[in-house]
Amino acid sequence: MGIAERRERERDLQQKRRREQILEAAKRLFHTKGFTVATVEDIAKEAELSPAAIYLYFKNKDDIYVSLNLQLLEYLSDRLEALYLEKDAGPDQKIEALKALFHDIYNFDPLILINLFHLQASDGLKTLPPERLSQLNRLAGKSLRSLARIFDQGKAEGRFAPYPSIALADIVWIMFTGAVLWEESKRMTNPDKDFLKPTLDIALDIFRRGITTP
Amino acid sequence: MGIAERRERERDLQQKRRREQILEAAKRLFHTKGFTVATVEDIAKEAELSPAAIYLYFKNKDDIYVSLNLQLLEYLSDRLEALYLEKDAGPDQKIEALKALFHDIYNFDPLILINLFHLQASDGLKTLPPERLSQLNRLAGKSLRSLARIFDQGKAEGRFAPYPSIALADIVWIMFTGAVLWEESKRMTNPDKDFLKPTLDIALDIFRRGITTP
Amino acid sequence: MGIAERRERERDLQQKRRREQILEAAKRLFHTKGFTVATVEDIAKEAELSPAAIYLYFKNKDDIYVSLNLQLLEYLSDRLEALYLEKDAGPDQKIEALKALFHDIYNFDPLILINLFHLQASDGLKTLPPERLSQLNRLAGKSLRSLARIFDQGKAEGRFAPYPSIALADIVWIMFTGAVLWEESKRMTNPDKDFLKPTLDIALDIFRRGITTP
Amino acid sequence: MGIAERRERERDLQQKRRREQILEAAKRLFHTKGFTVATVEDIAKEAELSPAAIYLYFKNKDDIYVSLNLQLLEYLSDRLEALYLEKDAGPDQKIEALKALFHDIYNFDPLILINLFHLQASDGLKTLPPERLSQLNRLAGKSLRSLARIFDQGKAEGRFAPYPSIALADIVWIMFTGAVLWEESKRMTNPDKDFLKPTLDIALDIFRRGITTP
DNA sequence: GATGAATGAGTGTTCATTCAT
DNA sequence: CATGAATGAACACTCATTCAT
Repeated sequence: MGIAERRERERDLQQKRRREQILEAAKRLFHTKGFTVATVEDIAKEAELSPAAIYLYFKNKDDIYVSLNLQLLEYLSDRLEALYLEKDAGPDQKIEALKALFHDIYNFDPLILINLFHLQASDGLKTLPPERLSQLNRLAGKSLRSLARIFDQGKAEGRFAPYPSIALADIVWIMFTGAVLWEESKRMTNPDKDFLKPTLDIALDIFRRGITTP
Repeated sequence: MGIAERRERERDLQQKRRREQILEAAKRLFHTKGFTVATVEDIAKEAELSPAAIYLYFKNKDDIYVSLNLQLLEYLSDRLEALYLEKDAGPDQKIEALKALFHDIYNFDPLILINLFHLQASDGLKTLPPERLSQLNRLAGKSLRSLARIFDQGKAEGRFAPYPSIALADIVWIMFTGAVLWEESKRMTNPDKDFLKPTLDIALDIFRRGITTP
Repeated sequence: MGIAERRERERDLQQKRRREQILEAAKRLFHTKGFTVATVEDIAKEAELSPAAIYLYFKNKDDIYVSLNLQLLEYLSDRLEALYLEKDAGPDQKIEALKALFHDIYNFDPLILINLFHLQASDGLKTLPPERLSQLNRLAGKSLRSLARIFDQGKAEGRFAPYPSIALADIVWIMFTGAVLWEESKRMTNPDKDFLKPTLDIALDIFRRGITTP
Repeated sequence: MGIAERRERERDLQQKRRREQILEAAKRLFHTKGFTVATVEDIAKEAELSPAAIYLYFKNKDDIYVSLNLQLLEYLSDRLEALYLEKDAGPDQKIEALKALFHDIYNFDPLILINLFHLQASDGLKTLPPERLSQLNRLAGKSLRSLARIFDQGKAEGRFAPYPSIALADIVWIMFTGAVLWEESKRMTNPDKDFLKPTLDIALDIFRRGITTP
């Protein structure tokens, strides 16, 4: 059994590695070509596998896609929750910390946020197991909630003006995704420069000033 | 002669109407399905024409797409320029006016901004007459410049903090496109409500407060 | 009536001119692009008419095609018959005369011979009025017969070896069409030179020597 | 390893078989319908495959076409070179041998020679890898050169009149392609008979007599 | 577990042809 | 008589997906 067990574990590990490998390849391709244009064969080639093998690890092309998004959202909601729970920082500092956090997320997967939108717009979701959809919503909700609670903290301390916290969370989210969109379109012509960070930093500064009570 | 002329004019009008008709149909479909998923046949059906007829008015599927974008950008850049040139309003009031302006633009064509991005990412542009591309860039540039000048006015009057005007224009743009993105994804589940206006209004308020000198 | 009659005549003339105009345009286009690639719209544009107008003068795209071929064949068979009936020339001289004749035909319409073949190979003929088909065959037959009779003359005078005249006529025809084919393919790379005449002249010389009795 | 190797070899063989299968089907269809009229679906059906499968073995419809032509030209140029190098036959006998050779070629692929012309005329070549084009020209040139050398031999031995060898080679080529053209058009009405051989035999006889010195 | 081979269901686009005016 | 507008029917080609091995 020891042997069987170890083998099983190895197999599991191998499987996970393969999945990761495919996701990584898909991420790159969805990034450069977009979801519809990138073909399964492209992904397979990039992952050094046969197209058929992809279907051993994912039900669908859409499935790959959603898995990718879930990955990111998981990372994002974890980071935001941790930020919210952070004891040693005040609300202002936490907003300051968002700069770094968003930059990390962007580096983790630059285009996925935009893709995320696209997924919802397409009918791709209709062919997906419903559990994935709810998982998607759950994580997105969790992220926004963590964000909102940071504002609650600020308002409780009298540091922030009494805007609805949910709205503030939405706006932060909006600025982030908007900036990514904008960054990507700029990159078309200037592929080397990093426009995102300075711009987003300013935006968050202004935002902080804008919600801070005098 | 009068007759011939009138006929010619009528024909021109009819042609314009058809073009408009097709663009309208395409707008709806690109909106609901996205560019790649919406087929030319879909558009034709929506416009109550045969697929072949589409090609009497547009060279390409891409051509429809770009025409749609140019339409919007033209409208947008005109409105922004007018706002900048407006004599009877101070910079703060102009920023206030952006609320209504953006809402108008959104109603004019809700999803086109996102599509715009996608267009640049695809290789659709490679098959297009290069003049269209430059037209695209020209209009986008003009819009941002008008915006930036409003901030210049504000800074000249000592009302706005000395952030670089270009950066401010970018941030406004970012907030707007981000908000559209976010609105659209919300509409998936709540198709009736208008989330955009209140949220964008708050965002612009905060933004104005954030850049205003004490 | 005199007036009515004159008008009718004028109309007839006008019609013929239009037909000719269209045929001329079609000839040029079938020549440069080939039958399948040249579109009816191309022909219409070249003839300075609307596509629909073409159908007032011809039943079909195929109909244009066949009319073109009939034109040539008529010319060809007339010339060959005249040559056969020519009193003042001996058989050798008549074969010599073929050089000039073929060159004329080629100038009249360089590619039509090849097109002719293609027509037969396609199923274009099936949609045609059967009278045209028989007309086609009749003219082709007449041409070959005139040719054969020239050889009969030569054999009767003891100048030509006793090859079957029909076979000889076929061979002359073969050399001619083959040479046109070959010429055309050469023209692809050397569009200016006239390869046909010298080569066909040599071929006919050799042919004459080959069939002449010692 | 032996196993892997054998499998690889089998797979290669299978692939070659499929290619051959498709080429065979295409040959038949281009023959009966012509290149433009024969559809890829036709070819697929004839080859008992799906249209999509065709594209696993050929890049293009044009690619099929050119492959077919190259096949023939290769065969032809090899045979002609062998004939030229043949030690045990004099020039007259070699020309005699052309009869059989041409008949073989015709049986190998009756219509391809005509198609070859068409290929050059179309713009199909523009989408092809340029190496194929040069391969095409190389083989055609090689064939004609072998032919010309046979005449050089004959002239060196004083058996042939001093016509330019290149011209003679051209004429032989012309007679052959012309005869194929002619044969095909005859076959339309008499599909069973073989007109080509007797006529081409006579033509070559006359040709040989025509170039032989007295 | 992995893959090479195969395909069904589209997709954008073209074009000969028709018809109301 | 002439035409602008429209379309039905194809066609070459693609791609996500399956399955025997």
